[in-house]
Amino acid sequence: MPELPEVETMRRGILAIEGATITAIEKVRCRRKPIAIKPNMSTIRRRLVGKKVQAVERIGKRVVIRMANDDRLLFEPRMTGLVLVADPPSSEHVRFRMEFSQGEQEILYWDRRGLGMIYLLNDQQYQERFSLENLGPDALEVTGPLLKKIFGKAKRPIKVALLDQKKVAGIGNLYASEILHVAAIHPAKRCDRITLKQWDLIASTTIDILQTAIAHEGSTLSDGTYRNALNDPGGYQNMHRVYDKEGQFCPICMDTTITRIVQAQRSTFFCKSCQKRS
DNA sequence: CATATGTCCTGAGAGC
DNA sequence: TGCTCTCAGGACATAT
Repeated sequence: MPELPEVETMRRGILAIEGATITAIEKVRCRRKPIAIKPNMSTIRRRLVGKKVQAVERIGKRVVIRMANDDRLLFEPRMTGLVLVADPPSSEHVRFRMEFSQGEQEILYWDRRGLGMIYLLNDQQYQERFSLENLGPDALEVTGPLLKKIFGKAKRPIKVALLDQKKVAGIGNLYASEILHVAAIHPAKRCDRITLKQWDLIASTTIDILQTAIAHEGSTLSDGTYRNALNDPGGYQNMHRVYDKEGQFCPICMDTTITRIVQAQRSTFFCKSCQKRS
């Protein structure tokens, strides 16, 4: 579930490693099927151990540790991955560890379901993999005209389109529903029937919701999986308006209950009164 | 090119 | 109580 706000929170939680030198890297053996780590560990160690961390960045839903030579180590949490500075939710699912020179620091990668990935790319591989044709502009940078240019001719429903990382990077299933509810757009509305004025509203709502969610350190759902780098839960789940709230009254109109539909095999939540099809 | 669908994986919760 | 089954949705490969 980690989307842009959760991954950004992970990034901010490990900023202290900027400037630190990597002293050890370890793939942690656990009973589960091992997660994908590429290339092999000896290559990763050879290229990273003894080197200094230039910056900790984010690209879409990935945490990026960038070195001085622009080698980048990426953490891709997918469903249940966490980047932690200490205290994992359980020792059982720790998959990867890194140690640093500054003040005995350590980073853990924890992943209950193990769908996440860790990989090292050189600058050329990184630029190619995340070129604009492979990953859209960051969701915090969108504008109405930009969204209209990206999606304006698509026949797909807006909710499904917003999840396409090639178009816009960072929005996932939870925030897509939240954004469209605040923007008062029906999730099944075709992109090519959305006006520029509505694209403006979707853009400003996207930025507002994602920034607020970051300020609250993301959303920890009822399964409790997502945590910040200190293993503390986020707070934005308390501000959700529609996600996972089927049957509860809409907080805007206070009159209609939230409806759940399935689009592209994913749940969508919305209010039939506040989000008209027209 | 755009869009749709199946796959990976674990554990919580439903239903019997 | 304990078993089996379904479902959650990240990214991507493959199909249409």
